[in-house]
Amino acid sequence: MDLNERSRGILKAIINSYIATAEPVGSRTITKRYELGISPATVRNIMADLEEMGFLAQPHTSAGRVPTGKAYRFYIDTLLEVRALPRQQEQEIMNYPLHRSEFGQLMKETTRLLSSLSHYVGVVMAPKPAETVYRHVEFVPLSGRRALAVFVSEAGIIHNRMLLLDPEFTARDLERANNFLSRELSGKTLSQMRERVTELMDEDRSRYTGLLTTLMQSGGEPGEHGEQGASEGELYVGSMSELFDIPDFRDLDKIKEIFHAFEEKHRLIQLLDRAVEAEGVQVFIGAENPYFDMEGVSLVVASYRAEGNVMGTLGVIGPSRMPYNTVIPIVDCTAKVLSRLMSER
Amino acid sequence: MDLNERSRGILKAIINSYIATAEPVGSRTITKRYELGISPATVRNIMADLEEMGFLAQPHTSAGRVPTGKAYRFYIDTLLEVRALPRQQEQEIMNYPLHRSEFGQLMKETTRLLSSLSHYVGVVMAPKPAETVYRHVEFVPLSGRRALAVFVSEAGIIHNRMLLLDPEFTARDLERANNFLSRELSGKTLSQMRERVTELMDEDRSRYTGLLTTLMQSGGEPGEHGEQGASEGELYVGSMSELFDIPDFRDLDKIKEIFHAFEEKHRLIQLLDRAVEAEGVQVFIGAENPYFDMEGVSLVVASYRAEGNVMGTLGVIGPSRMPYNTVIPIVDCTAKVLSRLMSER
DNA sequence: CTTAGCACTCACCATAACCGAGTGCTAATA
DNA sequence: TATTAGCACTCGGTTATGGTGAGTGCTAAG
Repeated sequence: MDLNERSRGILKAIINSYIATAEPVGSRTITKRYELGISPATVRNIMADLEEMGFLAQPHTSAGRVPTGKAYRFYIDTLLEVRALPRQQEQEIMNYPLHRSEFGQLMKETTRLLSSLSHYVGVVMAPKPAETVYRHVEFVPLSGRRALAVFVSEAGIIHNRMLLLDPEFTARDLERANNFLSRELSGKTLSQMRERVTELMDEDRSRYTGLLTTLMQSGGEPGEHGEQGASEGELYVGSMSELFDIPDFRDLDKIKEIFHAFEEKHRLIQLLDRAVEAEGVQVFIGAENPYFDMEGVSLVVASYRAEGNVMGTLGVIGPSRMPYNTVIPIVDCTAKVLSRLMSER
Repeated sequence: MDLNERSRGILKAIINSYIATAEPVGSRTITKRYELGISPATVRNIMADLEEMGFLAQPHTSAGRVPTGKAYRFYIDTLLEVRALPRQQEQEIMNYPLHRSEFGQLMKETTRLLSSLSHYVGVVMAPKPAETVYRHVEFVPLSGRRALAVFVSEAGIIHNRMLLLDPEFTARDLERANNFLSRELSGKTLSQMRERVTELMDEDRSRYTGLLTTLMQSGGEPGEHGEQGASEGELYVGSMSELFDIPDFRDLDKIKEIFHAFEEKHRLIQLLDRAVEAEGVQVFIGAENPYFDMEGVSLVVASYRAEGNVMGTLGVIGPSRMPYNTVIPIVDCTAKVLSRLMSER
């Protein structure tokens, strides 16, 4: 992007001002609030250029300018100086009571932490069942032909799967098979388990075929079987009511649009998936991505890991007009805290 | 309530009209749309009486009248004729794909069913862990001092509880204890288990004390440990975005208020609890109850059972101005379907 | 290239006028 | 005595009008 020093300074000032006030920015305001040693008229000329280049837009002819998505992108990529998280807020994150004991609960608490810090909507995507390593696999015979498969991951994620057994395969058989299968399947991800299961079936057609086919058929996969399909993780969404206090979303139709988007979780999940491998914090702005294209809505996302392996992603959703220099470190720090928590034994 | 025939007819007409149009009802409208053989002036006199008695209110002097909460209460208790559910809708409920396989999923699907039928917000309260009978209890030793308690109810509700064992109590011990404890504890509700556990501890101080105390301490209870406390069931809420299309809630502040109320789930849970033992469908209107007192918001609630035992409640939340004669049978029928599903083996 | 000056635009706000649905009251009527 | 017709009155909603001010684009001078 060929912007000279001065234009960049002005663009930066405009965005900062707009982020702070939510008001369209005029040329006078710029010269007054930011000491640039330049007259309003000059600023106007440059603003006209910036508008031509697609960085600014006018709500109407006689209003000030407003940054476009393109401007935010440029701002984040080259203009933004991310401040370190103030000591006090860092403490707040560290001391937030995140309990490991129950996994779903941990996810919920994390969304709440994100929401309360950023005042936007916190989201956390749980690890995908298909890609988490399960340390323990256990089969519990129930009454009749029913049995329960229990999967427990290193990090304490528990998944259950109800199985309907072959009539010829009794509860007693299951109990015997249990040890063997636990040994064979534990320490593997779901995909790896599938592979191993087909191997086993090839090796020994007779013994466990009955059980194993059931296991494969019934999805064989733990996790919520929602419309999103079992291969995706579950999405936890924080306090949506934060949205009501954001001036950008004062409009009922806008809020409605956002809520609808939240109810179609799979699109949001796809977007969060794209941040899964990236290092550090990523920002998605408004309409620039096909998965969650809503004018004026941005996502700040980071992945969390357990012992180096990516588990899932978390972040906040808010207006594009967002104080990125504070929100980014918040998301970053929260991801680190969650990572540490997941890595602890 | 001493209302003569004619006054009741007029009140009924007013409420019906208001439910249908969401507009304040004037005296002329009544005489035109409902053949009561009476002049507007007479209607006005009666309306004045009804207002004095607290059944009607005027938004402002020169507007028509609007029913109060008291009017809706009277309407539901004595005026309403609930129609049978039309064949077609009944089929829709019956054929809705409710899967028993995964319990949480079943709850979610049920909220969705309620929402899509009523166009209001469907809610389903899951059985309280403390009061469900668990058919199977199983302890799964994990690595280190950790172990998992798995509870499975008759209806297929699965709950997990992570335990931290006494160091002196090994995984091997647990395996041995497993059979014994499963036998002792299965077929009981949580409360009953607690009793039995204390009994066991009295009988035999040495053997399982280590495990049992951990079990009791860690809450010993399955279920989500949210702010609502473990003794309450979990609440599933359907598609909230239905709220945006309800004219009564066109106002941003009103919607905000409702969303806040939803985020404080425990109050809603307390209210739903009150309907747990009642037979049939119950209606809670606006501010008439202390747990969820929101002007203009009503709940239609019924309980669902498995083999005669109450499991939980479900219903819809919408404006007090609600076509009760269609919503009530919808809730009723859904509760019956869910009950049947839970009773099937 | 920058800047002062100036005419122009347009959302926003307040005021005023009008309309109409609806009311309460009174007096006539059955 | 209960009902009804008639009428003046109320008041929210809509539309028209004009003023205000922040902001712009353009032009010409520095």
